[in-house]
Amino acid sequence: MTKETFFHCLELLRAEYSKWDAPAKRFENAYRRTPYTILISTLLSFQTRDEMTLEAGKRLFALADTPEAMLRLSEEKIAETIYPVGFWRKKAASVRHVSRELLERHKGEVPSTLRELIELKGVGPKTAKIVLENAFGAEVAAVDTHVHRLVNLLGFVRSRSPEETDRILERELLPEERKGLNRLLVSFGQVICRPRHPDCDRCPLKECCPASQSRSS
DNA sequence: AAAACGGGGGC
DNA sequence: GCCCCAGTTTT
Repeated sequence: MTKETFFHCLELLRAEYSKWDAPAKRFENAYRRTPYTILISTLLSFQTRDEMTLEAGKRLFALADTPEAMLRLSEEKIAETIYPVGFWRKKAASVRHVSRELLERHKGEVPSTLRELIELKGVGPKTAKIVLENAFGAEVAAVDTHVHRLVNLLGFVRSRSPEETDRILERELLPEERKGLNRLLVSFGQVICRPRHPDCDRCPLKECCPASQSRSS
């Protein structure tokens, strides 16, 4: 698929974007939508479904929505609050550790550069990019499994891993061309073009989807 | 029973 | 780059 065709598809998606803005939904209920709550929400979200993350975040941020307040909670308290997200034990420790690092090294503020974010223990490249994208509006290619799967499905790139896709997109697309691309594709992958049961009936890409022929529902 | 979920760290 | 880690919901 050529770049032009790819962008045409993105336009089709963008036209109905407001109907499936799942990432925005993930953070809008986060008690107060701040870089800190976004960072913590993202830490909680890995290997866990959105609904669980949302509920856990709501309960946790009702108790503490700043690093100072979070450190006043014991690790056990945090753990029992965020249950039943996956890996709750590890995540509770991570939430507390990151909060302490923010206070000690960043005056309690969430840093806004990739390098500083990754230096926080428990924050890797994926989490860091998601935070940059959602908390600071950075146009980064935060390629996750959805984005990786979709650009390969459409045939825009051919790669084996999300990391490789990430590098290709950063190389092939100018920053302004990446604008909004990630949130668009993640939402699309979560709501319409799901891995297992794609909702092809509601799909705005029916016409240009290479796989539409081999699918029934 | 198996898949699915926007990983990270240590080496 | 490779391997290990760890848990819950949904199907």
